Amino acid sequence: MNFYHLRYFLSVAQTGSFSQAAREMHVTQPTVSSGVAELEKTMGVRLFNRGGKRVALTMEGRTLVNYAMQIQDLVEEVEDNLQRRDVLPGEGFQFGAIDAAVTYLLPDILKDYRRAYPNVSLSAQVAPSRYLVDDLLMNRSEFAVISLPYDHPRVETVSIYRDSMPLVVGASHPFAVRESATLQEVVQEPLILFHTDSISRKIVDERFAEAGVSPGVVMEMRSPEAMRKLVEVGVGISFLPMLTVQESLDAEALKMVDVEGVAFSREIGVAWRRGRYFSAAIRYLIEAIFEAYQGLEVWHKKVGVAK
Amino acid sequence: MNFYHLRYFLSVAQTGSFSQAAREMHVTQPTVSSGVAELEKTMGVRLFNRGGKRVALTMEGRTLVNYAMQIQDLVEEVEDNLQRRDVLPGEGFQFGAIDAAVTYLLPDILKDYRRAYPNVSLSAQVAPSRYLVDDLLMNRSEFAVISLPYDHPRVETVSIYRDSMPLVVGASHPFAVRESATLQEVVQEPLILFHTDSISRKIVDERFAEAGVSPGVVMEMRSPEAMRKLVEVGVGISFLPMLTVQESLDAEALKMVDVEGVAFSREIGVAWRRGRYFSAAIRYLIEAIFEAYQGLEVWHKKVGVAK
DNA sequence: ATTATTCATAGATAAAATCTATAGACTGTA
DNA sequence: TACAGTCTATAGATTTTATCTATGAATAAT
Repeated sequence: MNFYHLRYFLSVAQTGSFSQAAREMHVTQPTVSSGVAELEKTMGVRLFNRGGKRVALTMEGRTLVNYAMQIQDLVEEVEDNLQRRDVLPGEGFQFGAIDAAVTYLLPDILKDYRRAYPNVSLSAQVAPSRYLVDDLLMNRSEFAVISLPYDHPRVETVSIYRDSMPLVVGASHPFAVRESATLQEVVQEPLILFHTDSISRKIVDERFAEAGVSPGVVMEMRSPEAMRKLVEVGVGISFLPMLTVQESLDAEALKMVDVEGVAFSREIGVAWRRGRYFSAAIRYLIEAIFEAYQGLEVWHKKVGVAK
Repeated sequence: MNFYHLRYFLSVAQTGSFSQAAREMHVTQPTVSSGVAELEKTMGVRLFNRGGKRVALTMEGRTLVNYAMQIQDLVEEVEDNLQRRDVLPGEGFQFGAIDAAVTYLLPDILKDYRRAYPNVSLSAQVAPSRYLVDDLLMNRSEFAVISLPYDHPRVETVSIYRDSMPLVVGASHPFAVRESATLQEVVQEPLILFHTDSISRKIVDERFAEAGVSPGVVMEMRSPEAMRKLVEVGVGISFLPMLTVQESLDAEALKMVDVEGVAFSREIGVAWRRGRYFSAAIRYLIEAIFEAYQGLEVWHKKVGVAK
């Protein structure tokens, strides 16, 4: 059974003639004959009564016509859909993003996206970068917005945003009234830092190591929001991403303090499994991210511009 | 695009592995690879993201899965239906029958048939034999119940019923009180005969010609029922099929009169286009007719017994 | 009868699907 | 970090399938 044979069959059914069907299908008449014969063989029934000027469908033939037309319709529909990259209602994809990204960088973009692709259901996986990369490698996520740098042979990344990580203290902390502090002073204070999994933490740790000091960590966390709260109530001080603390700074619940000779920052970027193919609906979202921040050219250089 | 390729694709989608799909489909892994590759080429989209231990569907792949499963379901369904000779609701066929057959021979059989094949819609074409045979030759009817004999190189017939055609007269006709009449007497009377198209008419004409007499025809008709009425009211006398006049005889609206040395009769039989294939639902009806009357053995000899 | 058309069949050719063998890539483990 | 095991892709050979040309038999129309 073959799609062409089905089409020959339908044409014969419609025209009542093998020869005419052959002309319509732009093949020779024996081709139509053997196509129909093959269908009849595999189905084990006669589809046409031959003889006479016109051939006539048998009852089985009429049954097959019903199905064949449905099948043909489906085939045409799916070809159309795929060619024009339509998205079926309910279709969607999953991507990953760190907390700061979903909270501060993506909301507007996602809102626009829903207008461009109302049929696509998005599933955002929010987790620390490490886990998001696992999903990428397992093909569970299409892409992820993670903290950089992230070095892995099968993952490509493009930076979209540089986020400073200032030292922040609660409004009632002694540092709050000062312009700056030294690293030595900082390590005397109770520090709330990201969990050691975290890329942001790695940045901080490396800098401390360079300076030959080791911090007095009182707490390790995964959630920057929780850390922000803890600093606000004075449990400790922390280096937190600007994105996370901007609002608290504006509200003066937190104070930013320069640390002499030190300027922490982490980058946020888009990561994907090397060599991955991106559907149009996905590519659209990724490129919207690059356009809103930066990195479109680098992205294009890495994956090509074509469709 | 090929039904096998679709199946390979679905299997890969389900198992997340080309190799495993190959094992399930009992083909080699390169076969699955090239099948999917061919689908991807003709559709112009990537269906899977490869790399890693498992492959993952792209969005387009997920779209295709939806359609492919529907297509597969339809294929399975139609194969099932055709193999077990199921009849779709609304399916049916057409057959032909002369007036006497639908009125007197077939009603009970058709009633039984509806119980055996409730889904099959029957379309009975009622017309004189000549026209019914045209339908047979044009493949418009599956078979026909006609008057015999009917000689045509592409039509086969089997007799099911011998019907006498007695001379009948109205209750008030002079003949009504007589036991018999001679042919010479009959031709003096106003005769109502079948139209010259008709086989029954041919039988009568031939007999008259043999006897060297020619009837004084006053009326030619196609409808035996109308003829019966006309004879009843005394417009003329007629040779009419027993089937048609039985009730009127019982009710004494008509009288039967022997014609010396003459015994008209016509046969009714089933006719079909030579070499025709019969679907199970059709064959069932035909054989029910033979069983109810006669001719089953002759039929089997002509078309074979096998399904 | 004759002519033209119909569908089926046979044999040759072209296209495809599939196989074996192997390369290249990735995963997980020692 | 190297290595064994597993994965998919590819190349080339082989088999199968589809199609074509040519032709025959049956039918319909003139």
